[in-house]
Amino acid sequence: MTLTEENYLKALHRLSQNGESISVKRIAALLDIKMPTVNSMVKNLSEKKLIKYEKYKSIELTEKGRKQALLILRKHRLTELFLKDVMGLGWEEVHDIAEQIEHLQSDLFFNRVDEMLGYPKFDPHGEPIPDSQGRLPQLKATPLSLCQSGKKYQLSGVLNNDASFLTYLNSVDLQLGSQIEIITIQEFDKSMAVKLNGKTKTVFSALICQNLLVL
Amino acid sequence: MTLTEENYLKALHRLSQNGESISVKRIAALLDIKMPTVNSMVKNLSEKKLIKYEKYKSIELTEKGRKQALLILRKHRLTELFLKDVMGLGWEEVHDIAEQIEHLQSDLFFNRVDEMLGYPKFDPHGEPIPDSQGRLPQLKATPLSLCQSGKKYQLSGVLNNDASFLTYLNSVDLQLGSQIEIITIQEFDKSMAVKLNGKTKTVFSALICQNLLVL
DNA sequence: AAAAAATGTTAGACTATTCTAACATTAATA
DNA sequence: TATTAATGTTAGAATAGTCTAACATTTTTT
Repeated sequence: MTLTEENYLKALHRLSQNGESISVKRIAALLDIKMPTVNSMVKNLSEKKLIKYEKYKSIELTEKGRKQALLILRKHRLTELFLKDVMGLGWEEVHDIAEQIEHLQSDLFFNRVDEMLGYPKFDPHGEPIPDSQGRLPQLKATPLSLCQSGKKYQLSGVLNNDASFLTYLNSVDLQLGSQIEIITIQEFDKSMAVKLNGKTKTVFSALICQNLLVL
Repeated sequence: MTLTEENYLKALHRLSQNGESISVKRIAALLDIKMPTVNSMVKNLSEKKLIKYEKYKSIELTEKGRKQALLILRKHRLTELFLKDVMGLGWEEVHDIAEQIEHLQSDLFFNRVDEMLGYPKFDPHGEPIPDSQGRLPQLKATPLSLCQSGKKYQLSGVLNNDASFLTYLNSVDLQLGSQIEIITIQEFDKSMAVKLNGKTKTVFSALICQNLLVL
């Protein structure tokens, strides 16, 4: 696969994430490329069985295409973590470099990166890192109330949609993907002292913990 | 500059190393590309003032072209050292990966690599690493006898060409570029306990030390 | 439902990099 | 020196990826 094709696949995968259907226009906007160009590439990727495409219909990744995209995503996320944790670069600095390194062809290199990082399952944004077969780890969300102290989790959902609850989450700046580290758990009332996004410390009551789904 | 142009420049620089004049045929052979293709690229690089070229004449890098080539070489050599020393890859494994990483556009990345390696002046083959301005370090070779203990040097030449001396060097597997680390220096006879290529330990007499030029 | 707007497609062109086939020049040899 | 061999160049075509201009289809609005 060429570098350009890889970038299209990545874009396709990104667009397929948020439910909405994938259009030529959206790809063009994301990659800052004109629609006719996207149209040609879409035909090309379709011939290679990486996407499902029919004129005027919306576009979908095939299993094969999705796997390829996830393998690139794996390289991207491992690289970002490596640049940050091993090389000490700032989180805001790593993306552009990872965009380039993700296209390297070397299993040896990325396996070593993976090894040096201790085979991480999530990047620092809480995004899962696909495995070397392009599989995403099974995301079995757990209520925070069943989690262990000393560990870090990512908020993946809520079990309660009351406005008062959601307003509270907003007030502590907690969103899907936010990091929650359990500092201690109170034996008596099952409340938890937590650190949010590596910054804010606060305490969650048992009721709050029961309504937060984490990974 | 495109990736292809960078590869041509690197080849040009390599060919300019061993004195011989640079021909279209030699570039073609080195890059495994047909002569007419090289011919087009040579015209292109000439327009960009990276090489000096006239029909049927031999080709030369300009100052500008040479500097570009050295900057790529710098990235290549820093990368090889990084892959080996920081990531623990084998010396034979690093070249292909470095061939890819050397084309990354990120001063931030390479500066950090440089920093993590302690601003090395030579790669493990004893090849000098150009600085960030594309300058090669002044190579003022010193007799080993004037060097300090605890430091690492690279063999860059000999001051004696007697067969017996050269045979001795061969017997301890010492070649141009080999690494010599001075462990201790005997006050009494100026002999040196040394470690060669990070492996073999031996002792050099003062006479040997006087005849070895190092960097 | 008809008109207008949005989106998608085709056609044709351009650049970069590569090739093969044919031709030109320089170098080597008889 | 005259041929032959080696090397270099030009011409013309192919592919990947991009563009603009023009045309087609679908969606939205009136």
